[in-house]
Amino acid sequence: MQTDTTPAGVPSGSRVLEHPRREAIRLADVLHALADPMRLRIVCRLAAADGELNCADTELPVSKSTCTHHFRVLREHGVIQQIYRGTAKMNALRRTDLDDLFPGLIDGILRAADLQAERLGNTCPTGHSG
Amino acid sequence: MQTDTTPAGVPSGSRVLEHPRREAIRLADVLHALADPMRLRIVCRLAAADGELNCADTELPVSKSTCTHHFRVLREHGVIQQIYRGTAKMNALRRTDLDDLFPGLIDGILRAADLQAERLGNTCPTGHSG
DNA sequence: TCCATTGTACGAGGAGCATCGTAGTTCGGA
DNA sequence: TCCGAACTACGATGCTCCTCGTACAATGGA
Repeated sequence: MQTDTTPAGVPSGSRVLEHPRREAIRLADVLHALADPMRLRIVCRLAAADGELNCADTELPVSKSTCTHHFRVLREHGVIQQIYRGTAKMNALRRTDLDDLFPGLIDGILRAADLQAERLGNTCPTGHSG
Repeated sequence: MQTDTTPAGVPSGSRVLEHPRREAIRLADVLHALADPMRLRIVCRLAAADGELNCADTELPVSKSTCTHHFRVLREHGVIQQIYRGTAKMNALRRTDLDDLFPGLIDGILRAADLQAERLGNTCPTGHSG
C-alpha cells in the first residue's frame, strides 16, 4: 500500500503511459498510424467495441510483440488511449479528441473501411459484417 | 505523325501512364499516400486548384526527382490522375473515383488539413490561408 | 509465496521509403 | 535542325518500418 498521486479512478500502483496532448496530434501522424492494415483493423475493432479492449481481444494475426508495437504506434500518434488495469492494458479510441481536432475524419475513415470490407467481402472492419 | 489510339482529347503521341482501376484502389494505400506531409501538401494544392497542375506549379521544397517520386506514389495509389500535355505532366485529384469509393473521406482529410493549418498558422493546405 | 496471465524491452533481419544527383528522353518552338 | 523546358530512370544513401523471438516485469489470485 502506498499513498500515490494517481488520478481518481486509476488503481493505485498502475504504471503510467505517455500520451500526446490533444494539441500535439498531427494529421499526417494520424494518417500514418492508420495507413497500416493491421492498425486500421485495430481501430475498426475499437470503434465497433465503442469502449475498451485489451490487446488480446483484438486477435491479430501477428506475434505479441508486434501487437504491442502497433498499439504503441497508435497511442504515440494520438489515435488511442491506453490504461493499465491489472495485468491487462485497455485500449480505447480517442474519439473526442480526434473529432474535436478533425471533425468527420475518423468517421470518414471508419465508413470507408466498412464500405471497402463490404465490397471485398472482408470481415475485418467495424464489426458490422463480422 | 501517326494514326494512334489515344482517347479523345489527348494529344497524339502522348505517353501513357498507368493508373489503378477504381475498383483496385485500397483505403490503406490512399491513407499511406496521404500520410507523407509532402504528398498531403500536393493533394491540398490540387484540391484548391480544382483542376490540373503540373509538377512545377506545386513548388515543393524538394528536388525534381523527389517530386517525380511523390507524384508517382500518388498516382500508383489511385489518388491522382496524370496526363502528359506536351512537355508538361498535368495532375488532378481523382475526386469522382475516391468520393464514389469512400464518400466523405477526401473531404474529411482536406478539411482536417485546413483546420490544422489554421491552428498552426501554416500556409500549406488547400490554399484558403496562403 | 508461487504461478499464470498479460504485456514490455531489446535486438535482429529484411523490406520499404524519402531524398538526392546525374544522365537521358520527350516535346514544342526558334 | 537545334535548343531549352519539363520530366524520368537509375543508382546510392541513410533512415524508418514491420515482424519476430527471447528474456523480463507487473499484476492478481491460489
